[in-house]
Amino acid sequence: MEMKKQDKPIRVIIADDNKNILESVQAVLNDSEDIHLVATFGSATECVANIESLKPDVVLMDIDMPAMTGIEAVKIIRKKFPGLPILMLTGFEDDDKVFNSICAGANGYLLKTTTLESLIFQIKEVYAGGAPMTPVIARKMLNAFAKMQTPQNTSEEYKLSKREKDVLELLVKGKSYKMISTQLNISYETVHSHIRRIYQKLHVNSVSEAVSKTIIQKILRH
Amino acid sequence: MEMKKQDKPIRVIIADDNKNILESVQAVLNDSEDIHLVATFGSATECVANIESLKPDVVLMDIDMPAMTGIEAVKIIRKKFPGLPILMLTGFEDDDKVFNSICAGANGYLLKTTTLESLIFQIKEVYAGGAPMTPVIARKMLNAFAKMQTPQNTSEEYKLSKREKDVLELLVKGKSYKMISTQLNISYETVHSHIRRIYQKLHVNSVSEAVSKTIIQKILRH
DNA sequence: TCATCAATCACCATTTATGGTTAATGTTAC
DNA sequence: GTAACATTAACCATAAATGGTGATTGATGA
Repeated sequence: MEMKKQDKPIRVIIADDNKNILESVQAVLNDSEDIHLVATFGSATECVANIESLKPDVVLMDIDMPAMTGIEAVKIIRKKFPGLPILMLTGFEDDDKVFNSICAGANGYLLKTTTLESLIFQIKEVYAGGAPMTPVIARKMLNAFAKMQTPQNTSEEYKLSKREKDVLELLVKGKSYKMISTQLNISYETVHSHIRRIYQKLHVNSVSEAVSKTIIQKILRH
Repeated sequence: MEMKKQDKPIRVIIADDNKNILESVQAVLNDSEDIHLVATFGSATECVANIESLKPDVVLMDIDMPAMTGIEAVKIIRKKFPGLPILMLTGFEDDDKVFNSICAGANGYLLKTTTLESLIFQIKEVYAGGAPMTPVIARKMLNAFAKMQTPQNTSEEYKLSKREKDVLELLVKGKSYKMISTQLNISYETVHSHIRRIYQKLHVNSVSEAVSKTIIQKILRH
């Protein structure tokens, strides 16, 4: 792929609580003609506070920071500047944080183990409207994406019996074993048995898992 | 990134109704030591019919083919071989087809304008568990993903503290007290304390009630 | 008719959750 | 600087849930 030279350097800011990271990034970006590191911040709070006056073209944001996390910062920035590209940085691949970042409005996701040379490339990529991410993270996203798009596993698909559906419905309403047994006029142990089988069929092992799985399925089915 | 040499060549098959594509890919892959092009097919039907006996490591699948489309083929292959990496190929970036491929279970998505040299790299990437895709396609996925998920913001009206929201979020995911304490790096008793206050604020007295109340709220305000 | 499954119930041991109380620390707001 | 609150943590007792095993009854279907 060819990368055309920038007319004006891309204005970049970075927030990271690790001083070493800030320094290395600074060193690398200073060598680049196309990219200008406008400012570095040791916290998300400072970064958010100064972003308006700095008017950067791209934001690099560490995902894990004390006080305000990078994810919260992204939410705030995204609200004020809907089009501003934000690249998340992290030291490891945490599924939840990746997804939360994405949902907060991040535009790309890089591991800190990424070579600093390729960082320049990635910044240009996200500035040009792309979404750079490591293939491993991309794969995780694909899986999650495919899972949520295909509402294959509704409570119908789990082949719960009628009685099991009755019990599950009451569980979702927050009832306890005892309340369910009273309401359905069966013994506590029968409720226990039903729930055991429900757990097997849903591949869960607690009420809360069963409840959230069930409700989420209903939502996804629309 | 370093790419270690394969012990045995990666067995690849390709389905594309364009003879020129087949020939160019064949030419390129024949030069590679690490990759062995086991077979080429002019239609998805043929490909699907022969996949079982060929036992490929990676499948390259054109997205647009007469009779059976690549997307349908992916669905069939994915059902039989859940772990088999499939790379989609197309001449243009069609949003719908990208998403449909992903939902069908494709593991990556490449434009045919991609240089043939990088194709080798991408095949190795998808074989290694990655999900190669162009940044532009990745961005489209991110946007769609963010739009449909949008978690968080569950409990504004109940005025939960930040930490309480953290705990509640994990409860909703079906985590136990113990798992939450591990994940948040706080003691079991602290989790206990947080949950006590959450219950007070939500006017509930069990995980399942809290979970369903939380999820229902999320649905209603959106 | 035999096998399968839904629905019912029971006993056991162990883990987990709930509710009450107390308290130290640190931050924020007035 | 004091009041209010967030966050952390502990102790205790009880209630509830979980997992394993086993068993009876009735319906359904190959």
